[in-house]
Amino acid sequence: MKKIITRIRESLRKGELIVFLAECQINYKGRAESRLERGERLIIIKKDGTLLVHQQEGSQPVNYMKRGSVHKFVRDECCALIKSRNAATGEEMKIRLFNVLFIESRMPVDNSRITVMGTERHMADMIYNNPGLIEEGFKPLSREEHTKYGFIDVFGYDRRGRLVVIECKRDRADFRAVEQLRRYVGRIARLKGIEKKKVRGIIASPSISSNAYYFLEKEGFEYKGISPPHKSPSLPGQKKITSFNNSNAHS
Amino acid sequence: MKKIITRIRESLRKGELIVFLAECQINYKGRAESRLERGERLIIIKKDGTLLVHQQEGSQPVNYMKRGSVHKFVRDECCALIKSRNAATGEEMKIRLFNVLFIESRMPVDNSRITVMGTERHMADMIYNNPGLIEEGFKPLSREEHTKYGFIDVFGYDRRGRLVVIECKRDRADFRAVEQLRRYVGRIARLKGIEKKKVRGIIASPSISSNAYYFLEKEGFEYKGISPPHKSPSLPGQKKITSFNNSNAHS
DNA sequence: GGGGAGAGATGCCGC
DNA sequence: GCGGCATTTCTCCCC
Repeated sequence: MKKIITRIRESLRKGELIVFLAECQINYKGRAESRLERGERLIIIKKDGTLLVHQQEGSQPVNYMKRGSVHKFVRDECCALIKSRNAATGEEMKIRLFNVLFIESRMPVDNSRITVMGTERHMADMIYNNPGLIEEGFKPLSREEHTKYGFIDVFGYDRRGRLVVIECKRDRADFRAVEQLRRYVGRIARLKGIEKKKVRGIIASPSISSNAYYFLEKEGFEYKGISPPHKSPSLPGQKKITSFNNSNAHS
Repeated sequence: MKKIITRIRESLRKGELIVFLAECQINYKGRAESRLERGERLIIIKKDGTLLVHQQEGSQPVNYMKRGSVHKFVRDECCALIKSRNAATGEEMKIRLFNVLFIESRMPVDNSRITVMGTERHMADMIYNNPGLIEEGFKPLSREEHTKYGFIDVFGYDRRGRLVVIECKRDRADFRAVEQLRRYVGRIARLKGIEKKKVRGIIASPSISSNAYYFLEKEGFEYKGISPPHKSPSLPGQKKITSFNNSNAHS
């Protein structure tokens, strides 16, 4: 165990990626409080101070400390202790180590950053570049003007000169998307000094929940079935937007 | 490399936890699409089919496949390939392996589940058990009746017999919390056949954003500063609820 | 499977 | 730091 502590200390100093499987017991205190009894888990410490504890199942770590945390190794009467602290958030974690089943530490060489396609931003860009996707004669305003009004995805004028606010969702739109759209339409109407009713609101997404569609119609908004680029428009689980099988959920 | 593939296949068959550091190139296609160029990353495969790819920084995996995914090893002309598929979601991932720097596989023994204290649910329980935290004479309805009305955190009558709907937030409440409360109050008023104005709405949280407080007052709701159990009420970053330094954000 | 909502959500950007 | 918002959010629960 003493050898392992020395190794971890050395690796931390060098800023290496540390991975080990350990029988441990974990206490956390910060935004909430948690306790995890004795068991074997995978622990990862990254050079930026991130610490992750993974159990045998699930994509989420059971415990973690965010980037910027500092980890110290202390010797206890019974076992080794990892004390982690994040000064910025005031969070603390204590890992009591009973046994280490394996440990590896390395300095990975990796200069690449991931490229993701098909985000909501790409969808908005796509509509700006192909306004006809919304309807004939739709004229989006430039991005610069757009930013002035805040977080609105797409913003422009229709063929009859009416203001159009579009909220994009890369996935099935729910009622919160409609609420978001309602806020934006209200804000724009107020800024421009025109009636809310005269501003068109459009949800653009590959699909929409029945409840969201109910709200949308009630608000006088419109729906346009559009998928983000690089994503096929019809997905498993897509439902006809007009099927109301859960009318209880309304409002 | 052949030895490593054999080992991984064997470990997968046994349902072990597999951890390896590999120089790899990753493509993902599913809910979105992504590409990650060559570099060394930590890869974790769990017995439930979860696959995580971690770079040197950050708490989030750069790529991942959710539980229920199936992983197959194929030999390519240039290198080994991990093909992962999730039938339920239609997602696919391809990891091209150029080099494996280390690999470990084990079957961890772990029968413990984490206990978290200080959640929103605990906060609601605390209020049910100590109604005086809200105000003198507040009488919460029993949990059984509560569930009947849906997702409302706490629900009851005040000393004057008026209906009270309480939305708890374990953290600083934002304007969405107020919108949530507004929906609940509306639903309850409709179900009970009384005016919305006659139902009291209360946000209970350790703090509230200025914008949320603005909405709250506009709706005629109330705010009660309450922290979840096991969490100190005054946190770093707490702001006076009445400081409006960002009036632009309103609506 | 859809819908609603919490999470120790994280992460990004803007003010 | 606060605020707003997307995320391949994940996770849980209920219908």
